[in-house]
Amino acid sequence: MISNIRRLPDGELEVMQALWDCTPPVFRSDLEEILQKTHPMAMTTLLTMLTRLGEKGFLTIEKQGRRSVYTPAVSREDYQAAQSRSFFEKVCGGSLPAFAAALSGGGLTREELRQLRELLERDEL
Amino acid sequence: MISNIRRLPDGELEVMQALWDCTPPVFRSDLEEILQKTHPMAMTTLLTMLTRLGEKGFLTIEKQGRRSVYTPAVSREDYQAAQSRSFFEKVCGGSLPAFAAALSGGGLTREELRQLRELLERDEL
DNA sequence: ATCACTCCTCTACATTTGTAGTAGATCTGC
DNA sequence: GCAGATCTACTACAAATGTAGAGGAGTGAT
Repeated sequence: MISNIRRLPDGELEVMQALWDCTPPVFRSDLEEILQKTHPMAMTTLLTMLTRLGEKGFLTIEKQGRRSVYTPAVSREDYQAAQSRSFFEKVCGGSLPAFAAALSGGGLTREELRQLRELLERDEL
Repeated sequence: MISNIRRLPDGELEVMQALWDCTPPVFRSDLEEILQKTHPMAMTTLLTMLTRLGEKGFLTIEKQGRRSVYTPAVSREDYQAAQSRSFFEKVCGGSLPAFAAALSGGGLTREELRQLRELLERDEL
């Protein structure tokens, strides 16, 4: 059930994004490299976040020798779907007109809107 | 600039939603009544949130006699637009295909998707 | 065996958030 | 003008979050 996926705080989400971007098996160093560009942090900070993500069930941690291998336990697609639902409900109050207005009224550019419409047509046919 | 609007924690957002739902002038009792249904909390909890929202610039507090009048300083529309942008960027990594997939892949129901497409067509013509 | 290096676990601490009690100020009915 | 009701400001505290240091344990070179 995607509805059971809780919202991650910003920092942890960035770590998950990095994890989702990697090809398994993923080691700490892989994540560190990706995060260097988007959100630099001390190595121990990264490790703290990984531990917390493990406790929350977003990833699994397995030892391979002295190193740990981090594997997503929630897919990026499921997370995005769950969070878009929750955004729709909590921020837009479950109102589609409000959601549409948020997107066309500043959330997306004119060009992005055009592309979104196109993508939605395609997906839904 | 809608881009400068920071994300509110869930509790404070619920209070703002109640505030946006009211017709001015809005007193604490008006908010209390609305929140009773969605998110009951002690009166002092509500006051704490209102104070914090004031500090964050989301509303203004004026004394009218011994009572306070609360007025939104950020419109619901601006907040929704800003947060939808930020959702698009932080959760979907700025990828429209990802965003569209999140919506069609579980974020919205089939029927909601149909309506959203319709609304977007209309808005954008 | 030992030194240097690497990797992770534990601990720590400030800030933010959710929640609410206490107390002081102000009406209001009598 | 006093008692009770009402309203807000101040204070408090636990949990979550962002950030990172200290230290122990494994590994490789000498």
